[in-house]
Parts: sequence; C-alpha cells; structure tokens
Amino acid sequence: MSTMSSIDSKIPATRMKSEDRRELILIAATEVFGEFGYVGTTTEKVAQAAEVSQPYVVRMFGTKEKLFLEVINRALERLLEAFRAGLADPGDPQMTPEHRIGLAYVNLMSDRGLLLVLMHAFVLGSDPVIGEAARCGFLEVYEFLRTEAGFTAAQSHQFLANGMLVNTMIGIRMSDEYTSNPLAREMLDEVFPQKLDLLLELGDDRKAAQVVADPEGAAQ
Amino acid sequence: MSTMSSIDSKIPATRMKSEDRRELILIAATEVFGEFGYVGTTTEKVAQAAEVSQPYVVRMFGTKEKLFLEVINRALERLLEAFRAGLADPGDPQMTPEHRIGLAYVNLMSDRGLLLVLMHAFVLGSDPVIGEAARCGFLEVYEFLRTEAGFTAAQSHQFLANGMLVNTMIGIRMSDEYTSNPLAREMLDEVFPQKLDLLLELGDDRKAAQVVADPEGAAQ
DNA sequence: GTCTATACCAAGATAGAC
DNA sequence: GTCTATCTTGGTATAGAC
Repeated sequence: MSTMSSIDSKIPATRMKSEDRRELILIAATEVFGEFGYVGTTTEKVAQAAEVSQPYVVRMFGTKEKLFLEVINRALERLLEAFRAGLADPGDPQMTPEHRIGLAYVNLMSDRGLLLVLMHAFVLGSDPVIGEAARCGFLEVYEFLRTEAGFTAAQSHQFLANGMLVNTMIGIRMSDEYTSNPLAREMLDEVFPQKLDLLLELGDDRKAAQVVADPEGAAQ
Repeated sequence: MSTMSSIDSKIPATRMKSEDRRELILIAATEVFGEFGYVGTTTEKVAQAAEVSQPYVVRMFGTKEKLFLEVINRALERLLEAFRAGLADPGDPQMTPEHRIGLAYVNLMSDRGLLLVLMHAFVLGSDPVIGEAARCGFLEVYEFLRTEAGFTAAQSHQFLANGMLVNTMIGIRMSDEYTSNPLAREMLDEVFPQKLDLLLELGDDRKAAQVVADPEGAAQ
C-alpha cells in the first residue's frame, strides 16, 4: 500500500514493457493480497497500489484468481530461492543449516507481503483451485526441507511450526502491542530472538504509509 | 455447511427462543466463517447453514462484522474452557500439563470451524476492529499459558508454534493428500502423533457433506 | 420471532478508444 | 500498452408484513 499516491494517475502511466509492468503489478499485488487476503482484496486496490487502471490489471492477468495464483507462485519461488541461498551461505560456520534457513525465513519479512500472502493461501484450503495450489506449494517447501536441506521429519516439523507462528505474529500485527503490552513484548522477544528490529520497523513503516495514503480510498 | 438442506425452508422455521436461535446461528456461522474466512463468507451462506433467512441473521446480530466478532469471542471462550478442563483433568497422571492441553487443543478439531475461524481472525490484523479483537484474544491465550497453566515463555512459544501449524494443516486441508502423497503422509503423521484419525474423519465428513449439499447454491 | 421484497453499493469483467 | 466507460452480478442492510 505504500506506493498509493494521492495525485492519482489519470494520465496514462508511462508506457512500459509488459514484462516490467507485470512485475510491478505482482509486487503491488503481493502487498495488497498480503494485507487483505484473497477475497478482501479488490483488483482496484491492486491497481491503485501499482498505479495503473483497474481494467488493466484484469486485462493483464485474466482474472483476479489467476493474478493471485501468480502471486503465490512467485512468493514460493522467492522463498525457496532465499532458503537455498541461506543454505549455501559460506559465512559464520558455527550456524547450523537450521539456523541459516530460519534466518533466511525471518529476513523475508522485509519482502512486503510475501510471507502473509502465503499464509492467506494456506487458509483457503477449501477453495478448489487456490487450495490445490496452496497444498502443492506447502509440500514443495516440505520436500525442500527433507531433501535439499537434509532435515529430519522432526526437524522439519519444528521448523514449519515456528514458521507458522512467525506468520501469525506478522498477520495479527502483534508488534503493535510491543511497547504497550508486556506479555506481547515477552512473546515477541521469544519468537523473534534477534530479528525483532525487522518486525518493529515493518510496523512503523505501515503507520507512516497510512499517513501518506490517499484520504479518500483506503477503508474496508 | 453440513446442515444445508435442499428442501429449502421457505416456510418459517419453527418458532424458537431467540437465545437458542442465536446459538444455532453462531454454530453455523463458526463453520462457514471457518471455511470461507471473514470476507469470503456471505450472510446468506450463514443463513442457509442455519436454516433461517438472510435478513434474519443480519437482524439478530446487527452487521456481519458484529456476527464475526461474536463468533470469535465464543470460539475463544470454548478454547480456554477446553484448556482449563484439560489442565484439571485427573486421568492419566503420566501426562504433563503440556500434553493435556495439547490434547485438548487437537480435540477441538471436532468442534467444526472453531480453530479455523480463529486462524482467519489472526490473519486479519490490519483490520481496525477485527485485528484488535484478534490480538486481544491471542494474548488472552498466551496469558493463560503463562499464568494458569504455568508454562515458561519457551514452553508457551513451543506450544503456540505447534498450534499454528496444526491450524495451518487443517486450513490447507492437507489431509486430502494423506493417502496419495507420501510426503504429506509423513508430515501429518509427525504433526498429529495420535490424533490423526480425528483429522482424517473431518476430511471424510466434508466430502460426504458436499454430496448431500444443495445442487444449486454451494459454489462461490 | 421470522419472513419477503427491495434498495443500494461495490466489485469483476468487457468493449472499445487512443 | 493503457485508459474510460459501462454492464452485470452479488451481497449487505432496511422496511415492513405476518
């Protein structure tokens, strides 16, 4: 949402290769879907965030559903990419693979909406098409852990459990309570050992973005 | 959804004390919200599941949002109730409090939609009113673990992480893959040590319910 | 206490101009 | 490649009868 400008683009956005435009829309969509979920997101919100017209978004991806599928597939690719990079990372030899991948995961928080959009997909299992994609994606991650990363079933379980809690903490915006509620603080300190700074920054950014955001649209 | 009958109730549903009707609607709503999420649920779907008219649902709860809030508060009450009962349980003295509460949690799967509706709330943190309620509810659970149950911060962390993974497995309908995908099977066996039967039954019930469900409505 | 009828708005998608 | 205008559907909420 951070890119919504109030000086709305009535004038055609500067012409651009559709490849590039596509990527911009996917980035915007990741953020918006991450915030409002699949059903709660309108193609109009995505369009505003990407600074293009609503019909253009639909035109480019066919339907909102197809757009969402592209968003989660892209998110999954990024996720595995980051895991692989973390795994292969030569630095700090006293970190276990678990630590390295865990760190890579938490660092993905900075990729706005990426973790959240996956979480939203995970919870839509009953949807025939999105649910299928979600299960498939989740299993892909599990397979990565078991084979490429060499985790045991128990390690993978542990890792995923932590990941889901991290996602939940982000989705529920628990960091909003960090300063005011000691329990929230304790919990967050426990769940995000070192990377708390990242989480708190995200919260601040959101608030800052809201101030700038267009005074009319927004709500819902 | 299991209660949708095709012989739709055009005739006034048998008159009833509003207290009781209220409870029936809340139960139906828990299931529907659990399946489709907050935005994805229509008051019409809830009405059908509760076998009353759509305006009646709105009439009774004011707005869809208020209905949702009541649903998650009720779910939270049930959850803590179950935790307290599990904690106080005299049987099997070789189970730790962690085991007992964990078991109580997994048993809540049989309370259709209860766990899922909470998960949907948790992921809506950016909504000013639902997000607030979600954070508040989550912290209530954390407080229970730390004080009433006597867990350490680390134990609570562990417990919640597992809970969120359980929720995710249910939400994503991973049990659909249990027989066909060996990886899914391994993961589920790991995440649901003994209570797998419960999870798999739920899956079957859902499929059975779909067959019965009205041939026209349903889709979305 | 519960329904039918309906007003009203939001959102996805399409047509077609530039 | 991108927009404006618009059709259409579906969903919340209200009014008012029984």
